Amino acid sequence: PIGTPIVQSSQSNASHNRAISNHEPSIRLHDVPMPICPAILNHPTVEYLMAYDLMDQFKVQRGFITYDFETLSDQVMKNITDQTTVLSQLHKLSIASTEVYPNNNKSYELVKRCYTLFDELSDSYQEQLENYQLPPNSSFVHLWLAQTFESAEEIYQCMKYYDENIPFDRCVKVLGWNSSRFDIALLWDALDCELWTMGVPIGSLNNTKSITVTHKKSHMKLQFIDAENLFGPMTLKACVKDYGDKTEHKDVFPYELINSKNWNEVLMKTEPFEYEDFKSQLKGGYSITKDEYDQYLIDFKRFTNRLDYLKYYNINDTEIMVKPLMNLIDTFEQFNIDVLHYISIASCAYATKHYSTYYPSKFNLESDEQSYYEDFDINTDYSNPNPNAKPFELTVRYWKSKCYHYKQQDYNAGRETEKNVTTDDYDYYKQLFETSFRQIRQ
DNA sequence: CCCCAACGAGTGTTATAAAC
DNA sequence: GTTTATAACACTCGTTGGGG
Repeated sequence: PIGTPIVQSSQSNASHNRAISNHEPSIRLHDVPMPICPAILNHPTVEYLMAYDLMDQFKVQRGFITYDFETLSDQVMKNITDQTTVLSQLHKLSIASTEVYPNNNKSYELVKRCYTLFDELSDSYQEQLENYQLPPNSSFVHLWLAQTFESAEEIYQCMKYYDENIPFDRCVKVLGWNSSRFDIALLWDALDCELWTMGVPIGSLNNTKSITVTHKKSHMKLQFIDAENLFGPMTLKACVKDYGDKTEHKDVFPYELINSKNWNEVLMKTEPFEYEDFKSQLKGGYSITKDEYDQYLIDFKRFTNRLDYLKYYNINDTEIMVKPLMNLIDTFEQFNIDVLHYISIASCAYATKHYSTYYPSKFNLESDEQSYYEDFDINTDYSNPNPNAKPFELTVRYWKSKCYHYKQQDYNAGRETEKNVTTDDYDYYKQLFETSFRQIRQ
């Protein structure tokens, strides 16, 4: 068929529209199937480069920021009976990030930062806030965000194209591990303030994977996404082991020892944590292994106190994410897939599927290329109209049946049917189809 | 331990063809 | 004119697993 008309709602306001709207309604029918190419049309840079036949200039995003929170937990309620559960309340203790600045070759430079509750106690704290033009009651998370916006600007400058005409979004990705579940909640209250504003979370309610924060002055955007969605469900430890460098490892930290009463005292101590401190109720009351503790004692010798170790631990958690992400970006780059443009490995796979039809030769590296379809050529005419296609005709029978069913559906759903289209509207719709046809055929 | 998003089985809705 | 069958989704809700 030439095209199938779709009347989305049975509560059509056809007669209503005719009376007051200046807009002339029409039905659009296509006699050539519309191509589906989301991998191109959803990526402005790729769309531009492809339209001008410049795909050889394409480069994927290699600059990004990783971040992580550490918290202190207050036990609000203890185990009183076997029916009563322990509830703990988590507060922000520190936030760390690793900024990745890409070079023109495949190398990159890292800048690591860590802000903690201790910063808010320091004498120069108000001065620091003023440097970023933050209001006096801002938290250390605001301070981190302000600095991150400045860093993002530099990362953007490292990544954008030399040719200013090539569109490139002023947006830098900020990745956390399983952040869509937990870290975002801690970040939430800092995402909207005088200096920047939070956008609507992307997707529907059961698909909130990304939040964009825009700086009001510089219009720089930070897009917070969850790195776990790019690797599939696994622990950070497993991800680093499978995708990263063998030499990197996740360290240990006694979360449950620190609470809002004792943090200042406990973290200022200069001796290492005791073995018993690592016992965790969450992990079934078990502590870390003896080997892990020995490794911790060796690591600790490099630090003057426990706070310094906390900063190191927090930063390390973000730094170990960089290598796996780089490896993933490299893997997809050979197929022209820009991993950081997407928010999940599923959407990368979807884009890969479409690219494999545009550029089959890229996906059959080891095979005899001649036996495959040719790559997409922007100058070729791919339209393929079918002269034998049967045109759609709006018959009285078809229209009657449709009206009847709309009524049935509304009745079953307990809806009002007064404004529904009726059999009497046949002539109007018949006319609408005729005029629409003429427009298309010219 | 609790929280929350993803997942997946089950169920509901809509459009249409064809039989009655 | 009415009923039945079917495909393609959309929605619901309990389970699962990682976060601290």
